[in-house]
This record gives sequence, C-alpha cells and structure tokens, in this order.
Amino acid sequence: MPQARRKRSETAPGAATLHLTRFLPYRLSVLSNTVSHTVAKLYEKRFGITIPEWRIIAVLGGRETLSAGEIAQRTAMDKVQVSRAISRMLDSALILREAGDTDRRKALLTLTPKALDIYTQIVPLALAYEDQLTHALTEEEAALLDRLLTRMQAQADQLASAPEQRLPKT
Amino acid sequence: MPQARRKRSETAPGAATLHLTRFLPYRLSVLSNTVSHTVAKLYEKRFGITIPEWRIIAVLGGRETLSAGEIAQRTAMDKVQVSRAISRMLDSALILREAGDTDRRKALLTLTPKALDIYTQIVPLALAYEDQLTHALTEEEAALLDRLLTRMQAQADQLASAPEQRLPKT
DNA sequence: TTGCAACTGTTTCATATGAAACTAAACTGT
DNA sequence: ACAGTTTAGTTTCATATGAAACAGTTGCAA
Repeated sequence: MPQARRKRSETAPGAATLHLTRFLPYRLSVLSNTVSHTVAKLYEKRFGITIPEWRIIAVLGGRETLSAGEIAQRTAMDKVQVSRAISRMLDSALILREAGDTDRRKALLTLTPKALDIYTQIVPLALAYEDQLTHALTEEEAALLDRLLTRMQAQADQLASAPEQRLPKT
Repeated sequence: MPQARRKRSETAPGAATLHLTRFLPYRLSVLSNTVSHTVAKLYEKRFGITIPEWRIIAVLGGRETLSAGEIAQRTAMDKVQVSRAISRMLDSALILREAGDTDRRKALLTLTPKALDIYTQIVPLALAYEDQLTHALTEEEAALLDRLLTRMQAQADQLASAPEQRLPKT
C-alpha cells in the first residue's frame, strides 16, 4: 500500500512527504501491538504467564520435545529470551528439562501436565480471538490475507538480509 | 485467517490445537518486527535517531507544530515514550520547544532545520522500502490489503476495549 | 478567592530487553 | 590424542520500557 493514492514507483514530484497513518510499516506495528496486547490479556492475569512463556507453551503444546534452540527458531524469539523464559517456567513447574543423551549441550524440554492444562484452556480463547478479529473480513478476504501475509513475510525477509543493494534505486 | 483450513466458528472436535505459524496474532507480530527492524536500519546508524524519534520527526515533518500529547496520539506511542524522545531531541537540537501562550502546560514543538533535513533524506528511503515490500503484491492486492488492514485495526480496537463480553461465546 | 478536580508532562522505580562475553560440550583436522 | 573451531545455552551489562507517583497549570464551583 504505497502512500495515499500515489502509484507505486511513481517519482515524487517535489519534496516527498510521508503520512505515518498510511505508512505500511507503521500500520503493521500499530495493529500488531493492539492485537498482541489484547491476546496477552487473555492469559497474563489468569495464568500468570508472559508472552514468551505462552509462545513456548504453544509450540510444545502438541506434546513435542524440543531443545531451546529449536524453540527459538519456531517462536522467532532470540535465544536469550527463550533461555530466560525457560528458566522462569522451570521455577513455576511448567516445563521439564532433561539432558540430551547424544548431545549433553542440548536439553530436552517438555511441558508438565500443569502447562498442558493451561494450554488446553488458552487455545480456545486464542482461537476465538482470532475468529473475532477476522469477523471484520469475508471468508475470501481472510483467505487472501493469508496469502498476502505469507508473501509479504517472504519479501520482508529478503529485504532484511540485503536491503542496501535493492533500496537506493533513487 | 482461522486455523489451517478450519472454517470460522466451527466447533473444535476434540482438544483444540494451535499452530503458532498459522496464528494470525503471531504472524502479524513476526512480520511487524521484521519490517520495523529493517526500516530502523535505514536511519538508526546513518542519522543516529531511534524509532520513537523517527516517528516524531515523521509527524512533525509537515512543518506542523504540536504538543507532546498530540504527538503521542498521532504516533500511537505513550506519553512517557514521547517525553523521553523529545528530551533527547532537545539535546541533539532536533526539536524546538516553546511554551504555549494560552496554556502553559502545553509546550509547542517544532522541528529544527537539522531535523527537517533528516526528514527529507529519510522519507524517500522509507517510501522506497514500502514500495519494495509491496512488490510482492499486485496493485489490486495492495489496494485490498489497505482496506483489510483498516478494517482489522478497527475490529482490533473494538476487541481491545471490551474483549470479555464478546469472546467467551464458547 | 480559594479549594478541588482534571489535565499535561516529567520522574521514579522495577522489570524487560538485546548485544556481547562467557562456559561447557562436541566436532574437525592433523 | 589434542589444539582449534563451532555450537548450545547462560550470564553480564548497559539501555529501554511502562506503570505509577509526582509537580505544575488550568478550569470549575462554592
């Protein structure tokens, strides 16, 4: 969504201006913050867990056993954040850690029954929220949004790794 | 975009599961972070400003004069963040503050020529990035995305203010 | 006028964050 | 076998953050 009705790649006439409320990165940030904050309210107070903790519960919820590194990948969090969240979850008995047999650097992590119970309770709430959010859209629009997000994420990943070469085509 | 191909509002069969990578709030968060991080790289090092500072420059870039509170509203940042960013920008001579005539609580804020110069340099870069990002989309898709984001933001705002009544229709 | 509530912006304080340094374990090549 | 390198995860440190308390200003009503 380029600026206002300005056509993509159209050369700016005089001094280019930018309206924050129409700037895609800004809009994504505001929407994401609004949504995250609301979802966090679903579990923060009720279950006493944080956003990183919820994400870890979510990826381990299928009864999988993963290492900290694998969790970091799947949740798109960095390893420090994961490490700290796991440490909290060990304290609150939400997670089990056992040393790996083949590689003792990798610890195998599993949810405790207590955490699985929380998972079971949160999932319907989270899905219901997602459902409510997409109520603003038709079925077709929701399906299209899915594809658009996938493509934009791929593009954003590309631009993140090598933005300099592509961008200043000014 | 409800879970996988599950139809919206369909009753979950057994234990509901949630795949983070298909969960809309999660996807928005990852995309937003990727994008914000890349955009920040455009100006952080080159001009030595932070994300909050860039946002303030962006809203004042049209040579407007606003109070701190108005800036907070338009940038969707909280007043503490705005206060601190302004204080840094006063130090680095990016902003001018003069007491309001009618109401001495409100300080009138304007960009200095130095900040306007930064604005002029960043805007094309920011617009070029937005352009590159939407290259993953056709014109029609970009236009639709615009509308979808607007509607989802409105819906997210609604759900944020009174989520409890609506959500647990389980 | 003066007392009180509402408002604007700043500061404090406790917590969260990420980059970089670090520890320990496991490969690699000689 | 063992020095050098890579990998997994933790800790340190400096900074960022937001909630709540705060100070100063204004508006309103008795």
